[in-house]
Amino acid sequence: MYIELRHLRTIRAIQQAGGLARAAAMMNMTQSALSHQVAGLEDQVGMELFVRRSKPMRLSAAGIRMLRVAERILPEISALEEDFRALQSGKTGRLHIAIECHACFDWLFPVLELFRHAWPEVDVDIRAGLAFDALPALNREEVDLVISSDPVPLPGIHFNPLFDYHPMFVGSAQNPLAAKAVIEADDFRDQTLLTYPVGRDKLDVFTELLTPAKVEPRAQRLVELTAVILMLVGSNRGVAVLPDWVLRDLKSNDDYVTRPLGPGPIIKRLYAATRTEDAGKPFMAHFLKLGRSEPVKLQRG
Amino acid sequence: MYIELRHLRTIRAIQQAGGLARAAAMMNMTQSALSHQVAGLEDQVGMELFVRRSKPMRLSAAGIRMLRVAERILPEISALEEDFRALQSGKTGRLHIAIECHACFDWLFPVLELFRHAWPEVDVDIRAGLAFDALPALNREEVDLVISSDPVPLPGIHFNPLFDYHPMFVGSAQNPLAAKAVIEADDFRDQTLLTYPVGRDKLDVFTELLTPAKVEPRAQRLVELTAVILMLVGSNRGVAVLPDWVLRDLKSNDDYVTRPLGPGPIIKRLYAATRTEDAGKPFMAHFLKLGRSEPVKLQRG
DNA sequence: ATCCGAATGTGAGACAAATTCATAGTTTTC
DNA sequence: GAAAACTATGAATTTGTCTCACATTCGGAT
Repeated sequence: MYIELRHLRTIRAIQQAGGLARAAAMMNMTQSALSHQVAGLEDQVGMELFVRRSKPMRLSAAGIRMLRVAERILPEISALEEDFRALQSGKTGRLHIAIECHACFDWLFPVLELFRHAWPEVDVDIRAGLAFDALPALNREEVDLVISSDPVPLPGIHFNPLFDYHPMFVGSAQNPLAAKAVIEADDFRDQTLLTYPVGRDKLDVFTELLTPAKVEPRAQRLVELTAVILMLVGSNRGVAVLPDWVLRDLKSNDDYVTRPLGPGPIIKRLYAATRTEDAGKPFMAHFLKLGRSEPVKLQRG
Repeated sequence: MYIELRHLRTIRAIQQAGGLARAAAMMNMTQSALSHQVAGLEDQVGMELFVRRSKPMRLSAAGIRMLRVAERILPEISALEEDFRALQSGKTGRLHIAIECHACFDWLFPVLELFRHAWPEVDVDIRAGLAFDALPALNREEVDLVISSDPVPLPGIHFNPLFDYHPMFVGSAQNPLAAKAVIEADDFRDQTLLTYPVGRDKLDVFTELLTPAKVEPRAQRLVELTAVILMLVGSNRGVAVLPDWVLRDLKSNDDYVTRPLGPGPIIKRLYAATRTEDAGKPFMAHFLKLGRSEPVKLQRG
């Protein structure tokens, strides 16, 4: 037996209008159409939903049961339709972000705070993109934005530049390297290198410095959290290479030294990858604008 | 935009089956039909509900929202359909009872206790039929059974006899009438008569005794509750006429006297009025059987 | 009682919507 | 790279829903 929403709408209308003829007018149909529909429905469920003894047709006990369901369900459908209208007009949407760069939490959280305030209806979420390949997930619409520093040309994907940063060396003030003004690849040969637990192709220190120079550090230790990396560096258990915005607070801390990498200056650019179709959405444009301006303020302190 | 349950079922099936082709098989339709349906639905709501980039078609963000609604709503519809099936098979139903006779609570509650135990699925309710005309309400399906002692031939209504009872006089042992073996109409001339607050045509003492004899009591006082009537009788503030089953406990109480009415014995019969169509329902038949047998046990003590 | 009017029911045909069939165009997999 | 799996499309067909015109029923008034 196939109950449809049409039937629930009819039941409710007849109840509200207090009769079939009035309900028909309310629904922009002929009275006859409703009569047919009700007859069909009663045939389906196998019992009378209305009492016809008294003239303005009234709900029977079974009809009242169905009315209860209608009154619970129909508002949900209306809400859904309202959601769709809002989605169409671009007031709302989904912004699930995957980050390949772990240190990005530092600037991303302040940006998201601002964003959520401006677009309270948008469904925001973050997934640390360590365990999976983020860009295919973008295509599959599992996520809507990927923070990455490696733009690759892909159909349907657009890489929006956000801001430039410098990968910086950070070590303990006790470390012999503190004496050097610029840190080069060879300097890592007898150091323990602290990195996030991701592939070397996602780590600036390897892609920009060690891999081209074919240098291997004495040891590499994988650490999940930025705060833990800094703690270990502070107690001289290793050194690390982190984006400048993470290290801005350490400049005034005597326990740490931060140094540029060399020989030449290394500049990297961060991108927000989105589906091309999403680029026009107003909330997406706003997020990208925030992602360009806010982190720069952080870098300057 | 007209979302229908069919669409919700489709969304859920595609999600469960993990693809359009499998979902089509699950719903006993061709894959083509589902493809058309999804296309139509997406046209209606004005956006893509599925992502087709990767081959087994997956839900998009908007589609997931719709799926949530489907998962909340479809079980409700199933439950409703299940209800209807139960109603059809007669395992369940509604038994809303109107009582014109106020004292009937005394035997009705024990009967209902037994009934509810046997038919837990039936929706039982009682409405004291004081404020409204019960029999028309029966026709309008506002109630399903009326307890009455006045059968009137009505089309579509059947009066099922329950049991006989004697309206009995009850007074204080202090009352002069206690000396009489049988109480007659004239005896009420200098008594305060306690009755329920209903019309005289619904009160046995009037219909069977006082009205035919054209006797008016000294005073009539309206009291809602049987217990209060008995209390007032006990303190000799008035006398009353009540069905015998109410008075069974008082026979051994020295404060009260109960006497038959005269001159001849007065016997009344209680009926349960139902719609003719309902008479065949199994739970109704069972209730009537209980209504015939149980009160008799009470009358005998 | 009988008639009138409002409300609901009925049947045939018009129309719209959903489904199927046949086939083409994808992507994934081996 | 071919086969397999999956989805899309267009035309024909079936199914279902609506309208129109008219019959029927009920309740109240004369």
